Amino acid sequence: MNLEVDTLSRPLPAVRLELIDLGGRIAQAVGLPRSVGEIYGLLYLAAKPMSAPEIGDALSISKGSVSTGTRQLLALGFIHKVWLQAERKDYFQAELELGDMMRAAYDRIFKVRAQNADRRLESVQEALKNSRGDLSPEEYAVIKERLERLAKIKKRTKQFLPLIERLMR
Amino acid sequence: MNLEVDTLSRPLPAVRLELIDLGGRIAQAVGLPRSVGEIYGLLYLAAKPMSAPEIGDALSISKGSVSTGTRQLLALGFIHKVWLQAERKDYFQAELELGDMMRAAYDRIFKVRAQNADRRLESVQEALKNSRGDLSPEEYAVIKERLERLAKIKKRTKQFLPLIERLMR
DNA sequence: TTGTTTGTTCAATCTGATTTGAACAAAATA
DNA sequence: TATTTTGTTCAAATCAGATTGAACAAACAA
Repeated sequence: MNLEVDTLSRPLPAVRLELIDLGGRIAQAVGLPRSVGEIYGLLYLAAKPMSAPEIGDALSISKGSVSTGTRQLLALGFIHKVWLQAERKDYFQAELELGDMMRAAYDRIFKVRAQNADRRLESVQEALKNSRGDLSPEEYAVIKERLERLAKIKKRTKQFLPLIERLMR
Repeated sequence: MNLEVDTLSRPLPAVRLELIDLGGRIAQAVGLPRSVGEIYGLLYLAAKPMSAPEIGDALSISKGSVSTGTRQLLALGFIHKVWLQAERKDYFQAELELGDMMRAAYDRIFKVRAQNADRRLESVQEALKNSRGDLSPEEYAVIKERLERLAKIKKRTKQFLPLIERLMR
């Protein structure tokens, strides 16, 4: 048995608890599991990298949650692994360049979603052709016109996205 | 008993089912209940306004869901009520100006969330002052520096939002 | 008046997502 | 070698939010 002082978990100071909570809420708002945000909130104010067991300990969450949570954060580029001297544990550290991270997250999540919605809209247009037989001429006209509106919005949004991207640099 | 032809629900054509599904998925992606998106998808391609019972019928969802769903959509400005001649039912119609709607939704949801996160961050800063006693000077320095980074990002985001707003006009 | 229809609310239920914890593999130490 | 520690995976438990359906009120019709 060999417990270092660091491993012996002192209770976290109020600031850190606050930021953990804030991280959790933001994660939820964005559709990620609360625990993922909490892990990031914990690491963001950590003076040194933390190991998975330390994280689980500090947040009182299970090994499994830490494992999946860190995996997600790594995939998003919100944290990275650090090899600390001759340790065999993985250590995690928060990526501090929030600007970069947000940009990356935007690319991976938002952009992909926009593309999906895009493709889906095309398949709706397709469905109109196939439904023509079931529709009265009036219905057909209405639907056609409204789908054209949607197509226009899609187009505008497409022109719009690069502008946002440029602003984010 | 007095069933009009319109009330006798024909099955919906494929296009409409597709758009209902798309609406549902987008709603989920944005953090709204799927049924809300489905109702909007249904109304968006409706040739005439639809009553609550008709909506529930078409989507096979309960009175309760229709009631709460339409309330949410009204609040978001995505649909409006129409009084159809001497009917005593409420009729609903989709707002077609998606641009306007998105703008309004942005104001109501996104902006408010940003403000909340804002306030929360301030309370984190506050907590730092109170935690000062519990922290070693090094820890204090690290945390202070990182919270300052956050404050900078917050500031940049604030400057950034009006730009987006202008672009959305 | 009584019976019908519409619409709201809310407690109970259902559903999907998150979290847990046990089983397991890998790597290191004694 | 046996033991300890770390970390992954996945089935089961748990939780949060959405949906239902019953109770009720309101408006109207018979």
